[in-house]
Amino acid sequence: MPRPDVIELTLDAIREHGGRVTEQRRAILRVLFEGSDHVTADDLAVRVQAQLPDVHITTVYRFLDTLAEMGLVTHVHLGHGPAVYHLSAHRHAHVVCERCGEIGVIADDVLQGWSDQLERGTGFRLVDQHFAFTGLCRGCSAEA
Amino acid sequence: MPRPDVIELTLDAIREHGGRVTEQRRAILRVLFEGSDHVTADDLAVRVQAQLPDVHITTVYRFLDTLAEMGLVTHVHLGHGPAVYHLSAHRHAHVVCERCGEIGVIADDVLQGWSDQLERGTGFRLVDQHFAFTGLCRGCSAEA
DNA sequence: GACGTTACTGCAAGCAGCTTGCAACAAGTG
DNA sequence: CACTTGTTGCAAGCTGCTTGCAGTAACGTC
Repeated sequence: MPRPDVIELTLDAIREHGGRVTEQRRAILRVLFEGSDHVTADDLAVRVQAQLPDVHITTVYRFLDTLAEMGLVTHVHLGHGPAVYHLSAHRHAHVVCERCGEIGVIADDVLQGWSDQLERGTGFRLVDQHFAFTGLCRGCSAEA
Repeated sequence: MPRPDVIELTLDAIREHGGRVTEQRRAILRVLFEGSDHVTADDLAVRVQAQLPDVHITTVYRFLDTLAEMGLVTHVHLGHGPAVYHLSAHRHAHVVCERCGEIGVIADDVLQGWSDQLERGTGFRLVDQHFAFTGLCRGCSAEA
C-alpha cells in the first residue's frame, strides 16, 4: 500500500501543471503507486475498474500520456505485445528471455559501462532503454 | 546488383524446403539481395511492385515469414513504427538516436563482451537483438 | 455557493501494422 | 497432361493505441 501522501503530492503537481483532479485519476495513481511494475495499460484499466467500474481505457491512456509528459511515468516494450508502464523512479533496462519470457534487470552501472564503451567507439551513448534487450536466461541457455 | 546465382541458389533452397518458386518470390528476393538493408515490408512491396505491379503486401509478409523460418531473413524494430527486414547474414545490433533517428551499428565483439559480463552477473546472455538500443548520437548528445 | 471557463471523460470511430480465411490459380511431380 | 498441394490476391479481422466529439464536472472568481 502506498502512503496516501505520495498520491496527494502527485495530484498537487498535476494541479500545478494546469491539470484537474478527478476520481479516475486518483484511482489510476492509487494502482500505479501500489507498486505494480510492468503493467500494461490494459492491466491498469482492469485494476482501476475494480475500484471504479466505469473508467474507460482511453482515460487510462490519456492520463498515462499526461504523466509521461510530466516525467512521472515511462513505458517500455518488453516484446511484441503491449507496452508496460512504470513510475520513472523505477526505471531500469530489461533483458527478456526469448524462450521463456523471463525478465531480467540490467544494473544501472553495468549499462553505464556499456554506454561509455560504446561512446568511445561510435559516439553513441545509451540512454533510457525504451525496448528490452533480448537474450536467453540461464536455464534456457543451458537447454539450448 | 546481386549476382543472379545467389537468387537462384536461394530459390533452390526454397524448393528443397518444400516451397515453390514463383515470379513474385523471385522479385522479392531480387529486391532483398539488391542490398536494401533496413527496409520495411511496405518499402519492399513498393520496390517489388515497380517490377511486378500486382504483388500484394500480404504475399510479401508471407514470404518474409517463410524466409525467416528458413533462417534467411530477420526483422528488427528500430522504434515504434514498422519492423525492418534484412538478410540474416547482415544481422547486427543497432542503436537509434532518440532525437534525430540516426542509426548506429554495435560491433559483434562489443556485444559479445557485454553479453559475457551480463552472463556472469545475471545468467542472461544477449542474443539476436530484436529491438534497437535507444540512445543519443554524438551530435545530439553534445546539444543536450 | 452560484457561475463560467475549460479540462476531463466515455463512447464510437479511426489507424497502423500485421494476420487469417478462402477461393482461384499455378508450380512441380508422375 | 492431369493432379496435388503450395501460393496468391482480396477482404476481413485483430491488437494496441489515438482522435473527434458532445456531455460532464473541476476549480478559480465573484
